[in-house]
Amino acid sequence: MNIYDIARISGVSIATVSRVVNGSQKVSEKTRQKVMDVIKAEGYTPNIFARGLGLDSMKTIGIMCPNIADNYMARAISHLEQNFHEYGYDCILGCSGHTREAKENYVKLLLSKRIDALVMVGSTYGGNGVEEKETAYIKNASKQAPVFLINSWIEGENIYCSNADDFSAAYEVTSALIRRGKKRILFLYDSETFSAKQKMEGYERALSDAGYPVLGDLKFRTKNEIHHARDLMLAYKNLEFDSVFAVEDGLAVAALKYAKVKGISVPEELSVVGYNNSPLSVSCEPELTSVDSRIEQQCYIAVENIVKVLEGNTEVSHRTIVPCEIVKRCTTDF
Amino acid sequence: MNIYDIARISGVSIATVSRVVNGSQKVSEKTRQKVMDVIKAEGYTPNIFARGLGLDSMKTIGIMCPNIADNYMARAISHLEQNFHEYGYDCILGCSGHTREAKENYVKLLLSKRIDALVMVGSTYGGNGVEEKETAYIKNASKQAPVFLINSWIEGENIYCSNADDFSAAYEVTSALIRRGKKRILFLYDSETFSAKQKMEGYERALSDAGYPVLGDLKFRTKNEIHHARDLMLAYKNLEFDSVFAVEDGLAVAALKYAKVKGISVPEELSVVGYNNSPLSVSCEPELTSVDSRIEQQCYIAVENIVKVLEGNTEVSHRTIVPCEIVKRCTTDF
DNA sequence: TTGAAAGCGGTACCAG
DNA sequence: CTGGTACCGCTTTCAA
Repeated sequence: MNIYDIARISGVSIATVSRVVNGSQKVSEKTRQKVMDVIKAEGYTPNIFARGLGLDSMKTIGIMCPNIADNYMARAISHLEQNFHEYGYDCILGCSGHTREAKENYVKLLLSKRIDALVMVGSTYGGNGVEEKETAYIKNASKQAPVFLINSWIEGENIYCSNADDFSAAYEVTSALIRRGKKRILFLYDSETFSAKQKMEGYERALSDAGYPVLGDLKFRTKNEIHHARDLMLAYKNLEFDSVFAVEDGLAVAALKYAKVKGISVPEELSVVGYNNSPLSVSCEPELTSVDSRIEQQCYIAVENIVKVLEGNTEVSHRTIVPCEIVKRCTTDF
Repeated sequence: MNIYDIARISGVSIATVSRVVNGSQKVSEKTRQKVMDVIKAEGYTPNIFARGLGLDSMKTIGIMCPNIADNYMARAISHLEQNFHEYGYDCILGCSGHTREAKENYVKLLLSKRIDALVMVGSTYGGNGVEEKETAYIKNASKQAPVFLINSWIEGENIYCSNADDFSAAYEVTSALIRRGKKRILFLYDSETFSAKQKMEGYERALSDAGYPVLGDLKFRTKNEIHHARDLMLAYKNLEFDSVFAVEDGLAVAALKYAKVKGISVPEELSVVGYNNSPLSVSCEPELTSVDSRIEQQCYIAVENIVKVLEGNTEVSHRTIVPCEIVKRCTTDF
């Protein structure tokens, strides 16, 4: 059942059917009704490929993230999908992992699908301090379709970003711990992504501003896997700290598990702060104080902006910084 | 840059370019090389819409789930995407929620995108005991594209399913608790989906087989949200139980939180078993014994089977039942 | 307000 | 092995 069939049955031309389908004003009410009835009766749906061929668009957004099994990414994609759906866009998904090559291939693939725009979720896609050539493929992609980065940051004509203010959040958390008399704040991290770096800088700045030294042995890097991280911490005999600031909730929970093994009481002897306000933070015991990076709001901004750009609006801000919120629970005494 | 340009530049016909692009054997090595060079030099990519128009396929799989922010779904989608990607298929995602209307609309939408197949993840899409008319839209969809249900079950010519053996898992867990002397096993659930029903039936059967009564006041339904569930349990003054079997890890964690408030020790006074083996189960304290429904394997089966069907293979099993695994941790003494 | 016809960029059949 | 050409189904311009 195609447009020709509908035209034949309703006794009009395919041009008219096309106009009816696309809600053109230049059709008499009578004709419209007649055609509509036939369309309903026959259950006709326009062929999306043919339409795509003509319009060079299928109203589809490409979404990339390193790993959708991660709660943070999953929440982001959930919001993106929902918001785009309301604007009539569909989402095609790509989980790229963290290697440059895979990321590059995925971008190429999505682009070859003639997506209307590309959204990349996660701080693995670039930011301050990342080498130019590492992100060249993204700049390249932006020549073919607008690119929106969530929690990454690259400057470019057709590139838009929304970033959590991780620096400030880390600064605040660290300062709060200092105000509570903490002397040795362990910085737990699992990668050197843009956002991890921002957090580390906030942490360092807060220490400096308080006149504290930035100690290398207080920066602890490990995989974001609870048992693995806990065991690695336990293996380091000389690890001494009175508080923990982790760049991921999973790492913070690992610190909690570490405390449990060591018989250290939280928050009395040890304060712990996590990041992302994930379900983990209310599952653990005691429940975790965690920074919420407002992923929902970031996704909202992303969709609004992308849609504006696709509508030809040129007054879209290339970077939006969203403040974080510190959700206080039981692992801190502030 | 289209196929005509490439043909002109390489001095051949578009038919030959098409053959080269599609790896046809009937091209001389010399011609192939010549054309390939031009393609490389010009950075030509075939227009996917035009190709789709001709072949009526874009090698795209539609994936639906109620909510991708849920860890179980996210893991499923992650595996599906990865496996399909290896076969050269892309995934377009739809988060449908749980209402019939939304689910139906999403199916319609995905179908209108001419997806090659539809994969539906979750037990919300139908199974034993669900009314025919509730799943009619899925049977209908299967006329247009093969449908694969993960953890739902509907019989139909073009419908394929993989199901966790939730009944047996629930039976085993309940029996194990009984063997440990538990007399009042609380069944915590949050919905009446197919899988929840299977679990409940396994629970009931184990009780009956052990000569225990199936008590209505030992079935507790609440939203799958840790604090909400905990508070609801606390609000019921006469709730008495010595063990908990929850259909979701979140609910099991809620039970742990309940025990914490009540000062009940786990597992000494109370045994708790969750479901899905999610990150929650290792985040909580003590760590949760949980049923792993092998989502990874189910997704693997789904992809293998779908690909077979799409290749015209007709000997594909319409239903595969995957055994679960009980992952023993600290909230039980078995 | 309507229709005829020219694309859009491929695929695949049929000749040669 | 290669080229010519008829589709695929829709959008849009141009005339009427």
